[in-house]
Amino acid sequence: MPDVNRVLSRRDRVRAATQSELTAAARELLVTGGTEAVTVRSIASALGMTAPAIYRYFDSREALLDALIDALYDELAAELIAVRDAAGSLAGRFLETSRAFRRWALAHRAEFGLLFGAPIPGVGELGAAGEDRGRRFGALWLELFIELAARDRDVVRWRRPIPERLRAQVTDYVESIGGVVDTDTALLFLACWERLYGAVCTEVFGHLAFALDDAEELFEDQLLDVAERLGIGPS
Amino acid sequence: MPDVNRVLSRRDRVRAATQSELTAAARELLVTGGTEAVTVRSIASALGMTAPAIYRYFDSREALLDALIDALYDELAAELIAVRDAAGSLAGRFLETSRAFRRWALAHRAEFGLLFGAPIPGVGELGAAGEDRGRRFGALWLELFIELAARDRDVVRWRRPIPERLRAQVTDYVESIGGVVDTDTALLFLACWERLYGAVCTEVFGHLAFALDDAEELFEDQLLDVAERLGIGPS
DNA sequence: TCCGTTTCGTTAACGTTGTTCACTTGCGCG
DNA sequence: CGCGCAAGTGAACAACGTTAACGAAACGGA
Repeated sequence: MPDVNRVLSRRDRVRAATQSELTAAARELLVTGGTEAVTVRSIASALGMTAPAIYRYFDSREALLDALIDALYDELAAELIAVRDAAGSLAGRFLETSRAFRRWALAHRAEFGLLFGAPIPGVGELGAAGEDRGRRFGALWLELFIELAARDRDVVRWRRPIPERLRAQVTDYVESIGGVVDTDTALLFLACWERLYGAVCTEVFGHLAFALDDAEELFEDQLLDVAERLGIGPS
Repeated sequence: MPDVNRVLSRRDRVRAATQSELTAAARELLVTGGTEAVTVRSIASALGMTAPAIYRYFDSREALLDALIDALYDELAAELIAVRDAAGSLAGRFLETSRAFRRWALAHRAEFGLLFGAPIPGVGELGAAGEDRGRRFGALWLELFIELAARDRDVVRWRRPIPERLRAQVTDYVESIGGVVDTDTALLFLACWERLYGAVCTEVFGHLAFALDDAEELFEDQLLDVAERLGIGPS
């Protein structure tokens, strides 16, 4: 007899299934109608049930959106990891992962807004949970930088003196993730992440739309800048 | 007799005053309680009146928020222009304006989220009005780049070949603002704006919080990078 | 100065939102 | 098999944005 999932009873399994169907319905509503279209009643009726039933699965609307955020993080992370591990060279892994990040953001603007936009108070709270998400998502990139640093230590050398306070903060961060990386590499990662996320954010939120319909080439230029800084030649 | 403001009747003046009192009240609520705290009823009662009265001044809650966005843009622009024009050298004007942008964003996180965050459907609509806002705000920076380019034409030379499509888009943009600048300078402005806005966005929205409590030095590093690119030595 | 019009603000109400409560149904575990 | 608990329902509540009908005050022209 298939004794897999013994730890989860049948009830628990259908419950978990319903939960993810609910977040999926919420996502669909988010994509088609924006944030305000994702109402508890709409979500419920998408599964053919009434609003109060939702509260058997989530404590509140916010908790449901929080679960959606988690699922989206997982989806995005899985996609990036797949792209990263599919590319051949180390340079290709970095470039393709970065491009995949932008591509996902543009293909899923609404979801990106939920994950990375202005924090809605109560939802996606940038408190403990949010920081943990950031840490896990950062780890995905961090591995690339560890590889890059291992290949060429010169890459992590800073052009300018590093302010004492900045170094201290980065050291604390490194410690918080178990010291799997040295401070210099972590700093390099943070600076590059800031650039890449920033570029994607600017474009997705439409703050280049006053000038450009499609900022792909501009992103590509920024990316090549970063790559150069990382000792990666043009792919 | 003081015949100033003849074009605006007394009624029109107190009406305009009430309108800005309403947006100010909305802002106060936004700052203290987040987006969802800014309800029509709360705004009204802050001025000692009831909710429906609001509709004598704005077509909807969204229209009120839109007016608030405009006021905030004006405030931010005024502050940046003041800083820009106070600094002595051209280099100082660029650096201080950039720093002032970050400072304003951090000091007014909620407002920044409204202006530059994920576009809320219906509010701040990144349509025609949004693009116009972007254009006006961009003009503020653009003047700096015109000065920079006038001082040293080498600065606007691109390190990589500029893709045809990108050049075409930038040319269109230049045309849309009356051709007050050449394509190369506009491109340089857009790339730098993307970096600076991106860095501020990353920090304000808390997407470095998993690692850094204060990203000031990281921003400063990015800023000095950009400055170097612009032929500006360290200030 | 007085009158008609316009504006401002109110109260009442409607539909919708998130959420709670009391209740029924029926599946799944012991 | 039968009991228990989880799942789902309908009614209800407060608060939301918004509209309608109405009264009062203020303005502009004769």
